[in-house]
Amino acid sequence: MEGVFKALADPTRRAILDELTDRDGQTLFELCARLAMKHGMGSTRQAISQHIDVLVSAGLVHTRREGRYKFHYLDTSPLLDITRRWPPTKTQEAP
Amino acid sequence: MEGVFKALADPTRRAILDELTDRDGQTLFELCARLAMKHGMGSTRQAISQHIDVLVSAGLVHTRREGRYKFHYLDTSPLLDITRRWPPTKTQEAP
DNA sequence: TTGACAGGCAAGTAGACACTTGCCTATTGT
DNA sequence: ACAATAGGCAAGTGTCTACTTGCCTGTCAA
Repeated sequence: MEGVFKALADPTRRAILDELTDRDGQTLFELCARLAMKHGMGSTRQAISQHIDVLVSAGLVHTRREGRYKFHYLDTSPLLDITRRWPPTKTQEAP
Repeated sequence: MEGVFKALADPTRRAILDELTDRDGQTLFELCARLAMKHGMGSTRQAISQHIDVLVSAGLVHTRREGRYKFHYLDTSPLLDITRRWPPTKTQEAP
C-alpha cells in the first residue's frame, strides 16, 4: 500500500501509467520513445527503467519476459484500495 | 491533480486523512494528540501544520475558522479522479 | 489587563529520491 | 562468429522535502 502512493507521486511514473493505459504491453524502448514524443520527457532509458521498477514494486505494473524483450502490463487494481480507504463523503454519495 | 499525489505520498498525511475519516472537524491540537496516541507519530505541531497545508493545497482538506479555533474537514472528492484516470481493466470489471 | 491557549511565519538542517554515467549480460539477425 | 539490439547493475550527484527551532500574532478567561 505504501508503495502505491510513492509510485504515484512522480509525474514520469504517472506518464508511464498513461502510456500503458493507451497501449498495454509495451517494451522499455517503446515506452522511452513514446514518453519523449507525446509527453515531452527527455529521460534516459535507465531513468525510465528505475521508474518501472518502482511501479512493479507497487504492483501497478507486471512484466512478461519473452526472449530479449520484456513487456509491461498495467494493473490498476491497487488503485481501488485508495477510494476504499477514504470513502466518498455523504454529500458525494447522492448527487 | 499534481498536488493530490504529492499529498498522498507521505505516511503522516495519510494518517491525518485517516484521523479525519474517523472524526471529521478536528482542530490542529486534537490531530496532534490523536496522531501521537493512535498512530504513534511523535511529530511537532508545526510539522503537522505544514502537512495540513499540503492537504489543503491538494483540496483534500478544507478548513473553517471559528474564534481561535480552526476546524479541519475531509474532502475525498479529488480521489475519484485517480480511478477515473486509470480505469479498472476488463478482468476487474466483471468478477 | 494579563496570562494561557490556539495557531502562524520563517530560516536552517538532514535525509530521501530522481537522474546520470559507465560498464556488463543475454538474445537475435546476417 | 560477430555485431547489433534489449535490458540490467551499481555508484555518484544534485535537488527536493520533511522536520526542527525560535519567535510572533490573535483570542479567550481570570
